[in-house]
Amino acid sequence: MPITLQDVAVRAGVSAKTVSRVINNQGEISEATRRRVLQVIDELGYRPNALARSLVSGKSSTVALIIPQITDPFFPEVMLGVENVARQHGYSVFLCNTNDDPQQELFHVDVLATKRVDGIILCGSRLNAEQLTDVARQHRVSILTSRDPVGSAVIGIPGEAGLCEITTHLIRLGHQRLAHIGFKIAEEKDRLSGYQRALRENGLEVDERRVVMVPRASIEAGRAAAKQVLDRAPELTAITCYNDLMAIGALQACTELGRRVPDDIAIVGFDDIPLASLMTPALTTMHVPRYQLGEMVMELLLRVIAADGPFEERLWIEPRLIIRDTCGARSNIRDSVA
Amino acid sequence: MPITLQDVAVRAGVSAKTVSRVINNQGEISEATRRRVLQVIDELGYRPNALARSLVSGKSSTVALIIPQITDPFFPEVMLGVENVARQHGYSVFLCNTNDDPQQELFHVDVLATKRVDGIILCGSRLNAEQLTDVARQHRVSILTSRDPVGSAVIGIPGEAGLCEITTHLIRLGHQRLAHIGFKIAEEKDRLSGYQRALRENGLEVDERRVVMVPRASIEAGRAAAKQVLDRAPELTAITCYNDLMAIGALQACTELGRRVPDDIAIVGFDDIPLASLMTPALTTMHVPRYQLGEMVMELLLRVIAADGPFEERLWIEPRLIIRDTCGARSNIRDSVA
DNA sequence: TTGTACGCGTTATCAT
DNA sequence: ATGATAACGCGTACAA
Repeated sequence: MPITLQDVAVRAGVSAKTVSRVINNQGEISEATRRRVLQVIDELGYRPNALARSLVSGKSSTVALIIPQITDPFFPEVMLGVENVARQHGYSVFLCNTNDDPQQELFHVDVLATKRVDGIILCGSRLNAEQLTDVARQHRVSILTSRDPVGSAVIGIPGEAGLCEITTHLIRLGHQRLAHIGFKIAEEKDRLSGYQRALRENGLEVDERRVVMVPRASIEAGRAAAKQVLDRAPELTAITCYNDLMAIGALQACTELGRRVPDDIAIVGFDDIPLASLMTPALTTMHVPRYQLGEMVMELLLRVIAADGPFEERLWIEPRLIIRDTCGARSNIRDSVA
Repeated sequence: MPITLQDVAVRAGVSAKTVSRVINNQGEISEATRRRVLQVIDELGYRPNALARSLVSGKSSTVALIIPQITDPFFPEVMLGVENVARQHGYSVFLCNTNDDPQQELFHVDVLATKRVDGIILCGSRLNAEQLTDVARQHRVSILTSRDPVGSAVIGIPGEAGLCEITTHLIRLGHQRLAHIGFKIAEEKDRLSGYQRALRENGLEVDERRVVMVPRASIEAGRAAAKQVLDRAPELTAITCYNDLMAIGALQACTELGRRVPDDIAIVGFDDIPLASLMTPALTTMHVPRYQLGEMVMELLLRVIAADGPFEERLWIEPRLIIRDTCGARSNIRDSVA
């Protein structure tokens, strides 16, 4: 149905190849024919068929972004970073939501392979190590993760160190009985480990009663989990969380249970999603540069694509602790100043 | 580099067409060869090339979703709805962010046409009527908008009626001096009109000093705008806003100016984004079923694609007023009950 | 400077 | 039940 190169060629009275040359600015072409061709292209509203082009070139100028939950406020900025860099380099991006389901993730990878994407970005993959390694081996992949680097092109969010820093900060503020609301996904235990390390390094006992692992990274899950820990360990004075959503849930739980934050109990999140600073009280959390992260994974993917063979590169971003109101540090400072 | 149909054919000792038949379950094939072919396909890890397929079939099983700002909390759920329906029907979806820029929007449309997407979903397009009509004419398009229906397949958010309802509600609560913080995009004035109509219908004067139109639908813009109106019209007791983000900005502005919400001033938003209910005080707003909206536009697009010719269909969703804390209605109720 | 022949991987048509 | 051939729209190699 659409206009083809041939149509243009015929109408312009030249060969298809000539039109092709004009479009791609290759080879010497007389100014006269060039103009005529361009004119016809415009007249007919001709658009080159990228599918045919890709079939020949072996490149589709298309990448994919696979994400567990589009609705998680962590991702929009990442997506924006990816999209911007992609567009600047002439790539379109497929958006794939896995709904936290490894099967759906694998399904998407399969479809994408079929569509011959030039590369795939995996954000917060829910695949296990073996599956992930497999995917990374069979496709050009750039990975954004907070787990131990699996695969050969990955950007890491240091969850272990982050949670250790958070927990240590709370301990320094005087907390001795701290909980952790963690996220139970394939093999990941980084943040939990960071929390535990901080406890150990500060001579505090690691009490399993004070840890709850939830299967979803949501406000609701955080809320339920917080109620659960507070029920079985009422002595708690602080709760560290896998991420901000869970922390916000914990915040709600505390309010509902009549525990004042931060006076009775401190809460700290992770990610610094836009919501964090808008909460009352504002959430203390680790800031993760999400937009930049998006740019980075996409740029990394570009390198993977360019390498066109074995490739290895691992980068870590540096989150930083943002002290707001839920950890009580601010009021302490005010107190000491007063 | 990848395995082709030919490779499979050779290895299985059959013709390419036979392999093709097996893959597509078409025609009668002996059980023996079918198995052998499937076996080889598995052995070689063959993946059909969707590009080649599309070239022949003229269908790419790909659609695009064009959005002004991915980071606007309004869109993630819409995207999810689109993505789910798309996947269920075998479509992949390109995500395109326009950064509120009509030029970028047109650029995207162009690229997508080149990639032969089967259809395009336009959400909150920033194009003017003429451009939009043009795009809708040249491509298979499904539109989600709160403007007057332009184009032939559109799902509308009744902004005029919505804001009239909001404003009327505030007037009934006793407010006489109401402001509107609007969104200045191509020709859209629906919500502003609704606000104005409510004033007129209730015998209140329409004062231009009480209206500010901002170019960005963001918290920051709302905050600045609120300060501006409150400065030039200090007598205000209520502010209606184009959407929740602006309302949240207005909320911040009021806090900073020492105006208590809702005691001194009422604020109402539009959309009911997740943030709305999490704010303190919780935001009164019009609820818009975003996930469902996403499903609807995608389903509409499927119909447009299936029609494969002239197509006309216009649907309206029904937002509903969610009364929370920023409009003062709740405390009034409490008062009357006490 | 421009054109011809062929191939990219797949499906459709028409045979066999 | 299976195969040969053409065609989808474009780019590359080689000619002219």
